[in-house]
Amino acid sequence: MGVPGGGCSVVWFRRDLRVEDNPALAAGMRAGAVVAVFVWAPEEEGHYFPGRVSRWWLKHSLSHLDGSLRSLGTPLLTKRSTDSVSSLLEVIKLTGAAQLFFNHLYDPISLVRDHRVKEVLTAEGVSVRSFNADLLYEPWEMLDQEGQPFTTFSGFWDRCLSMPYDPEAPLLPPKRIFPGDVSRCNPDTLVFEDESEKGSNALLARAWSPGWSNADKALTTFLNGPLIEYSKNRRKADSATTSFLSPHLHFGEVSVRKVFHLVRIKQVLWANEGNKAGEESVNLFLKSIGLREYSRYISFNHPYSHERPLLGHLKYFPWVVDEGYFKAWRQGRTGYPLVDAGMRELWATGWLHDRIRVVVSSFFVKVLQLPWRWGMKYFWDTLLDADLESDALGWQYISGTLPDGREFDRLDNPQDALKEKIEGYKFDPNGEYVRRWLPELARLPTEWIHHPWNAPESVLQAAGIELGSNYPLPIVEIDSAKARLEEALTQMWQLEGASQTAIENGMEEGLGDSSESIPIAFPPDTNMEMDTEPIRNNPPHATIRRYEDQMVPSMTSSFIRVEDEETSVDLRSSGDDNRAEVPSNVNTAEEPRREPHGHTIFQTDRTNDAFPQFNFARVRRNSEDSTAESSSTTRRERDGGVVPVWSPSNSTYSDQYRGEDNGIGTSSSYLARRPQAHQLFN
DNA sequence: GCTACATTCTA
DNA sequence: AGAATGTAG
Repeated sequence: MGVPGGGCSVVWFRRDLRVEDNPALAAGMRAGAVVAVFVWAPEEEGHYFPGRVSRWWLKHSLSHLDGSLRSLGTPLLTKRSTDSVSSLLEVIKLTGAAQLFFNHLYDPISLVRDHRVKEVLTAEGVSVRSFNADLLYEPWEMLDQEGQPFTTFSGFWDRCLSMPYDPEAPLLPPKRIFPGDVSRCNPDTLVFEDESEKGSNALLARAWSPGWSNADKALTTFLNGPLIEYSKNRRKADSATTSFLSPHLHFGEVSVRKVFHLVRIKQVLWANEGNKAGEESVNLFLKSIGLREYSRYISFNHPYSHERPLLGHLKYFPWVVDEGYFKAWRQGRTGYPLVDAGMRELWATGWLHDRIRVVVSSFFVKVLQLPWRWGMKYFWDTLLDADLESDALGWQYISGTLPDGREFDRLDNPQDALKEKIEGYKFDPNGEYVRRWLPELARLPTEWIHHPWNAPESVLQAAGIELGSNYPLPIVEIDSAKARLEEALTQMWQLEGASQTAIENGMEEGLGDSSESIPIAFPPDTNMEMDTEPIRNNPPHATIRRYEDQMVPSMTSSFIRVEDEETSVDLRSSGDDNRAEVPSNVNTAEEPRREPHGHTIFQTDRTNDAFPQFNFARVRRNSEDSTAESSSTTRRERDGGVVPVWSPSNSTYSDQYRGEDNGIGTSSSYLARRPQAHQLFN
């Protein structure tokens, strides 16, 4: 029902690269002619410039979208920019548009940027409206009985599933779009990969097909196939039984509401058939969708959750700042087969099964005790479905820095693999996964495949393995990791207590936000250097620790900064910036397997410092400040354009950091056991 | 049917 | 670690 000649509006595409169930696009069409725009301004992301594979995906997704839009009547106008706001303004001026529509994003940078978009454009007389296209429910709709945000996933998710109103039903794709006049706009050609990356990226197309209609196909395939056995198969590290939707979801190629809706239909169907396993599968799958929702929720309520633990005491954990460990982990040379296989797969394919993500990340945090943000950043750089909010949630969960995450002092990883029943044998009982990604261990019998260090010399010899040269000995022994972890925890509590005391004694700023502790730098460049010398076992050097508070760059309210303000540990081995070579010693040739993907927990994020403070109380509905149609809104005002209000004056990053650490209150038994450790903030 | 022990899962 | 669920006897 678009009216040519009516107003022209700009629809700003971001991570909502689809034409179906796209509220901003639908609103633009309702308003008349549409100018569809995508602005590529990666500098605004600061540290989180998208990684190679992620950019590869984006490139294809955009061209797919452009094709769809063209066939509907209008092209996708692309702009290269370092400042989204001014680019939008320019497009609006050149097209004579009177309105701007876009869909919400919830990462910290977008929250600030989008708020500014509204401010600036509204001041210019442009009517701006934004919509929910990414979530079942907006974060500000989800509050507990007391009207407070939830602090645990289960509380949150239970509520999502029992809301008095359903998530909006998906919108149908448009039949035709009336094009706005873009003749005065100069589209920019966007460059997403450099020459050196093309080769590595070529492999990706074999396994993945970006683009909204492909996302839709993936969804259908999953619904009609693997979903029903999702529960049963979820442990298998190697099988293609996940939905493979995560990258599609990250870029908004498919609407979660549609996913939710269709999955529920299946659920009802199976419930009627009494298919218990099917129902269970649906619940599990939905839960993973819920985690994604929750990651946005957390990000919205705690915009610094990608860089600071939600549980404040972790600030005092003495992380091991060891480049050697970090590198060994990246290269898949830790000496723990399952971990190494995972890291090789990640590098080679940009994807990992969720279970393996858990294995490699908890190894990273608990055994290596490296700062979790480093791991998160590496995931950001290498994962096809890298997603700031999800990855932050995943790493915080693993790190034990969430009220309902795994407890920090629990070390439950590969070692147990030793005692059978361990991760290794649990996720990869026959060692197939390890053999695929660690060809050097391929000939080792299953009995030893997950713990070659225990294998008799004769067996190793027969398998052609020489530990320490062929394949590394464990970089850290589990036992020493355990001891080290305990020591570190003791230290952490001591420091915590000391700072607590300092505060009580009036030394307000007793804690060392930036004072006494040296912030841990952002991870050094994380390039794969497969050809370097074999990792030595048990590095001789003493362990260096730094107290957390991995401060990262800051984003001023005005925007993105790009410089680092963290003291860099400076260990770079910069010259070798060979981002992505697929490790040559990996069995990539294998069967044309599909790389999986799943919903995962993980993803990454960025940093900032002057942190925006979102004030729930101030949230208001857009209907008040913008266009018509507010009145026509139905009950939940679907597109209601509710927008978070950011009030810079409210508080600054450091204020809140000091004051209350922002985190989520502590409530876990973990903390209960350490009474001296804080009480909730709030 | 019930207790005692074992296994599984936890966002 | 602790809850929950499952199994053997």
